[in-house]
Parts: sequence; C-alpha cells; structure tokens
Amino acid sequence: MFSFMAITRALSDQNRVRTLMALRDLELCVCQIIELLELAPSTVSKHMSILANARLVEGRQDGRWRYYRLAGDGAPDEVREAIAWTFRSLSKTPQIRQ
Amino acid sequence: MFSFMAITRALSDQNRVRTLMALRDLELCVCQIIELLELAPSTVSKHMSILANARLVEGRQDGRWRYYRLAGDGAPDEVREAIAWTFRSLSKTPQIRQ
DNA sequence: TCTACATTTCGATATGTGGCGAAATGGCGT
DNA sequence: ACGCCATTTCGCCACATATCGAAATGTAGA
Repeated sequence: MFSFMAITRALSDQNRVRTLMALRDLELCVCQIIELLELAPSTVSKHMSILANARLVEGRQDGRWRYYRLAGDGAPDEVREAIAWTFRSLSKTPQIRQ
Repeated sequence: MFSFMAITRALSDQNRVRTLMALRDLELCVCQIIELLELAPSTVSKHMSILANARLVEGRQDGRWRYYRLAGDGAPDEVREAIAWTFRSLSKTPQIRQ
C-alpha cells in the first residue's frame, strides 16, 4: 500500500508525468529535464527524487551528470503496470515532446 | 491529459483508494462509507465528488440515500484500466475491508 | 406543512506540496 | 589544490488540499 501510494502521488503532478513521457524511449540527464520543464534545477531535482523514490525511474551517475531512465524489468509489477497504463492513457492525447 | 491527471489526483489519497477497494464488488451509500473511513460526512462527500469527477465511480440516488459503485463498462478505457491496475496492485497487500 | 434524516455546501484551519534562490556537495580537469 | 560545473539540500513562500463543524439542501413520511 505504501508503495502504491508513492506511485499515485508521484503520478499526481503534471511535470512528473511529462518527464516520464519524455523518458519513454531515451535516457535524459537532469540538465536536459531542466530545459524540458523550464523549471529551476532544485525543483527538478526534487521531482526526480520523488519519481525515483516511487521506483518509476532509475538514476545512473556518469561523471558529473546524473542520467535517469524508466524503471526496467527489475522493477516491481505494480511499477511496470503503472508505467504501461500511463503510456496507454496518454498515447492518444497531444504529447508535448522535446 | 486533463482526465488522466484527474484520475491520478483522485488516486493519490489513501482514503479514496480505500473507498475504491471497498466498492470492489458491492455498492455502498455515503453513510456506509462514512462509517468505513471514520470521517465527517462533509469530508466523505467531498472525497466521493472527487472520485466521481474522475469518473472512477458512478453515483445513484435512491430515496434520500446516494449509492456509489465502481465505474462500469460505459467508462473510458483509461478509467477502467486505472481501476484494474489499482486492484491488481493492492490485491496482495493487507486489505482493510469493512 | 412539518419533521427527521442523508447529503452537500460553505467557511475556517492545519498541513502538505510545488516552486524558487542560496548555499552545500560532488566530480572532473587543470 | 583550485576552480568549474551539475546536482542536491535547505529555508522560505504561495498555494492546494484534507479535515471539521455549521448551515443549507433535498427527500420521504406523518
């Protein structure tokens, strides 16, 4: 239940959902997400930690950059199903991609 | 996107999710949900309007009672899939049923 | 119409959350 | 060691939201 609520809370913000959509098929570093969302670095950092905490994304450190990608096969079922549901629900609506 | 966010926002509250679980296979009137959640009537009324607004539940008036049930086949795909995902995710966790 | 009861609306309050800027942290190159 | 740059942490503020009680609304029966 805790993890389920973490997921729904993470998905309840538009900027976080937009970020998930942007990560659909590529990895992005924090600085790219900052440009995408047009938000302050500290704000984006917080958003990403919420997404990572819900296990919807995974972070990877490369030099001084931190890259995020969608949760993969190692993620719990509820997480992967949440991502699948999100993409299915939003695939028909106008997607503001980068 | 609007409707998707309405769904995720509706699912981001624990009491609303509990209510959805309670409606899994039966209809409940507001007064029963009040007892289930142990919240003030006005609070429950607001929760139900949020769930109904997201189309996750449907209301029915019977006399002076208002009954709510899960969204049925008439509901949009994203709604039915959200409900299915919710039940699948929570079916393994301890469910506090009435 | 009057009463009783279920529900909703309204107003107030406390807590939560998204946003920023400034400062701290961490990694890389010189 | 130093500086630079990406990111995070920390206060802070504005706004959203969960909650309540009181009042309003609605419905059924006497």
